[in-house]
Amino acid sequence: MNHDPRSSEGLPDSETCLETQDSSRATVSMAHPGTMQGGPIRRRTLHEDLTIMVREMIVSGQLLPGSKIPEKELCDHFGVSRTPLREALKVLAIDGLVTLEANRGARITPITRQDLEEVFPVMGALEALAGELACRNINDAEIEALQRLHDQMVSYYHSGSLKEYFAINEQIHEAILTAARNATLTAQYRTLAARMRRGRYMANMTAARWKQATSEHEQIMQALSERDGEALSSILKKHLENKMVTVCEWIDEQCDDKP
Amino acid sequence: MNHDPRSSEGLPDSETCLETQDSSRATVSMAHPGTMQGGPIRRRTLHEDLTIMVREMIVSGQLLPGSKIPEKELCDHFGVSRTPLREALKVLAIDGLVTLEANRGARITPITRQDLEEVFPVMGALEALAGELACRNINDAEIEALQRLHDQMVSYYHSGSLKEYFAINEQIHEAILTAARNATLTAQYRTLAARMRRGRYMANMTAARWKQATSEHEQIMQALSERDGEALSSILKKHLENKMVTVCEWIDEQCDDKP
DNA sequence: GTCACTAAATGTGCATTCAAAATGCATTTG
DNA sequence: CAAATGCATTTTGAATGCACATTTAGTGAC
Repeated sequence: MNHDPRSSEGLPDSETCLETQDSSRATVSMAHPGTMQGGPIRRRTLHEDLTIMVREMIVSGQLLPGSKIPEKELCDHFGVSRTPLREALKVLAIDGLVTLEANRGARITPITRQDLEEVFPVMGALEALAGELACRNINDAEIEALQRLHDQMVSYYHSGSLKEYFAINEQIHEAILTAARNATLTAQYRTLAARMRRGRYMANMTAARWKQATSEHEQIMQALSERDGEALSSILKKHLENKMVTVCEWIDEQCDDKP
Repeated sequence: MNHDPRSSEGLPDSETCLETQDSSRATVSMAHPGTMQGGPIRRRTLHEDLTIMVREMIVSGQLLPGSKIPEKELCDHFGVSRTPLREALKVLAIDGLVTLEANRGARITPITRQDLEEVFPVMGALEALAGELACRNINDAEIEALQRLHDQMVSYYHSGSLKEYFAINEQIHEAILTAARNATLTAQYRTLAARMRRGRYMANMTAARWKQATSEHEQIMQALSERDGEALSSILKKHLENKMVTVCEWIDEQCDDKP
């Protein structure tokens, strides 16, 4: 047993219930046969749910990078057997969120400086492409919605609401991806973004950097409304590069904290 | 049961052996303690082997796009139980090579035109980045090796050896990725490349297109040796765009064949 | 002959069980 | 007393078994 107080051995014992699956399994009784919406019902399997929940636990920081994940503990926590959990861990391993070692179990993939320096350029390339495609495909309604999000984000900036700012920030980048109309691109970007989101680097953003980021977002909106793909590409890329600096400083602090 | 003769029901019964894992499990008896090579033994698990083998079966075309994969059949073929196979299928589903439907099993993801139009831009962005990074990080020895590969490829072009040409072609693109020194980028690119490699579009390449591709490769080598990242980026991107045209024509033919 | 409905057969999802490897601990030995 | 060895416990990898969902075959009514 690991006695390091930093380790996350001993899971948060919130009874994160899986009961939700039952509702999604409910049979649909249709009011108006022939007029139904949404196509075939998407049934969820246990390992899919588990993948989502464990991913959320990792991304939200409930499971700390570097900590071991004993299968039994997670199984008890969720009240499921090992089979679906193991399937979920395989999936998360592909996403790069957990690392599997044969016969030695799984651990949450630690975030290293090298990781950041590898992932950010790739995200930059993907987001640049997203910007280019978005300019080609976005419609006026979407731009309006985006503008509203942007305005709200700016107001959060002025009121100093960091957390809310970040929430909207993510929505904006998601909306740009949606406008790019490329599911493959979206999936790839999301995977990498999840790996990075685990860093709780928000607190690390200086006032100057925050101001700069907000200004960059102003330019992003400008380029979008003008449908200037090239401009948007380069702004997004630069925006991400600046973000990387913040995250790198954060990770360096983390390393200093535990010598 | 599917009676379509195109479907791959009934697997190729080559006893694709799994025995290889045994050799890697061998204990090391060292002749000179302290001078031993190779570090810790990398043990492989069954589901890892299965992932690799099934992926190869899909990419190589032994399992046709769109065909169903009954778990039992594959289990019998490999002589394993369902558990590790199912884990492997989950992994391949993330890679986009198979599609899983709850309670309905797995099928090989079909390649659609929309797929191509989605994936190629993403690959283009990734390869452009790879080119940029490669120019920054490649060393002289690697350039030399690459030049040798290139020369051999050109000779295959002149002798009309299409298959050999393509083999070297892949090696060249792999070498560029290696020179980029970015494992994340390499992994992402490989995943998408595997999805596309399933198309047996080689035969579809016209003489004109082949000539053009070879000329593009000439420019690639030029840009690399001059370490001109920007130039290499744009050539690689264009190279891939041209390739996409060939593949699109191939896929359209495929669609015409089965009305 | 077609459609609706039911029952059997097939195939999948998950829990359980068995086997093998790794970890921790006590004992032994130099 | 320290290091190494052997044993017991824990944990993981893979196989088996069972329940349920889906598909298919079959029956009968219109």
